[in-house]
Amino acid sequence: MQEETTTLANKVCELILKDIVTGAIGQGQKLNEPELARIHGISRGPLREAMGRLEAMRLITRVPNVGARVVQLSYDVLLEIYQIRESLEGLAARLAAETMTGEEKLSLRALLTSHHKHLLDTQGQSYFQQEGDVDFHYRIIHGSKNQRLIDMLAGDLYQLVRMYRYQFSWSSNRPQQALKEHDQICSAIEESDGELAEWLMKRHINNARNNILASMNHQKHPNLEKYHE
Amino acid sequence: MQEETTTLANKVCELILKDIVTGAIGQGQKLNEPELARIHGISRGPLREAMGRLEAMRLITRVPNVGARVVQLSYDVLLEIYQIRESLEGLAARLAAETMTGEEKLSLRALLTSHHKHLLDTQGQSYFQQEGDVDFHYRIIHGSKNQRLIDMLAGDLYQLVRMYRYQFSWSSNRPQQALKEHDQICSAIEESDGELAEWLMKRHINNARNNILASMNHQKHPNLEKYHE
DNA sequence: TATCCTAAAAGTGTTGACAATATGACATGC
DNA sequence: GCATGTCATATTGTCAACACTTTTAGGATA
Repeated sequence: MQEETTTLANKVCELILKDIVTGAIGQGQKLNEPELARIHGISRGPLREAMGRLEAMRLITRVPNVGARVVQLSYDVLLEIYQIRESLEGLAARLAAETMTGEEKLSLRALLTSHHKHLLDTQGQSYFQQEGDVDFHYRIIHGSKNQRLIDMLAGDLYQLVRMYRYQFSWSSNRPQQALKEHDQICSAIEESDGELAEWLMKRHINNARNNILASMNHQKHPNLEKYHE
Repeated sequence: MQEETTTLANKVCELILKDIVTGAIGQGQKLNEPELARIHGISRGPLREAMGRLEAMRLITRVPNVGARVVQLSYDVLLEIYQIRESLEGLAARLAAETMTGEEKLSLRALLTSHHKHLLDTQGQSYFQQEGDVDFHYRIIHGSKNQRLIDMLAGDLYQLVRMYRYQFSWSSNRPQQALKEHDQICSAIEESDGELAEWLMKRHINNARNNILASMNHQKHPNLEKYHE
């Protein structure tokens, strides 16, 4: 059994990451180094390293000699991210269709089946659906076998996507439609039809993007009250 | 005049970045913290921050309690990167065609004109051509106005691309063809034809990728002698 | 000679203190 | 009243020393 050798900076980074994603540390909030260090019971050295990684993920922004703040979420940035997701996950879907093993494909199908069951049970609901969606996309991303692509999507970009999910609390208001689209993508992958998988994935994400655009007009700036601490 | 307020970690990060990209610090080489700190006349604190950023760019890899090494370049990873570039720069070209200002378009055309002149003067040569190519793609990337996309491409991915250019010392052996493709892309952008610009850019990068594939068969593992220090 | 063990050396992770910079309150002049 | 300058405070940037882990070198044993 390989005991995960890790470092203080690593552990604290994950803790703060979770707090930022879930909103325990709100958007735009200042990160005070001595305070954060005291809270987590470490010194400022490792804490600053952790903050460096959060900055690299673009969850916080730092200004020299001034300090770090959690990013401000906005519809504009969210749309930017979905443009990128459309391109990159389209690519991932194509590669996945071309390189996924039979075992991986079976596992992906099993995941969809369980989603389908849960959707029937719960009348299409929220938290599971959200994380389930993340799971599905994760599988395909990793199925691409392109390590750089995996790092970009699953490592960095998805933390932001999850942050939006939590804090804009938009539960894909079309779960059955999304599941159907997942099903189509899965089928294309099963048939090793890379071109189709890519096209379906891009349309799937573009649909989600249009969904965001539509909700922008109804409900402007959902979390505006959380501007500053 | 705005004096750029910066930090030691920033400056040293750029210095080491240059050394890694150009090969002054070779592939796979170990980065010794006390030694590097002494060389740059700083303490290990800021140095470790700088190394954290290089790790985020994936120019070095770190193992807890063991240390950091410069990444090993390989054709496989290079091909992975070109797959990603094809997707993302295709997107960038489309967005650039849709959003670039008239001024930006004129400037882009001027850049190409100067490239054309230099190509005639020098019979299609190397260093300028390489950095010129980088310039052209930079312009389009920034023209996309998608900040996240800009950061991903220009901030991180291109450092690796430059590193490969230096160390595999492959000077696009088809400069006139590349320039022609640049010209086509530029025209599409000038006409605000996003769809065409995207398609041309993807084909352009795919051509470069095929070029790499071809040279793989002739010249295997160009810098293999630089394995370890 | 090869293998294992042990101890010294080197290197990384972490800490607390110091230096440099920014923030905010207050006073002063217009 | 408003802008500007000054000072105290808080916060960030940097450093040097300490603690722990890994690596290396040497010798003992088979």
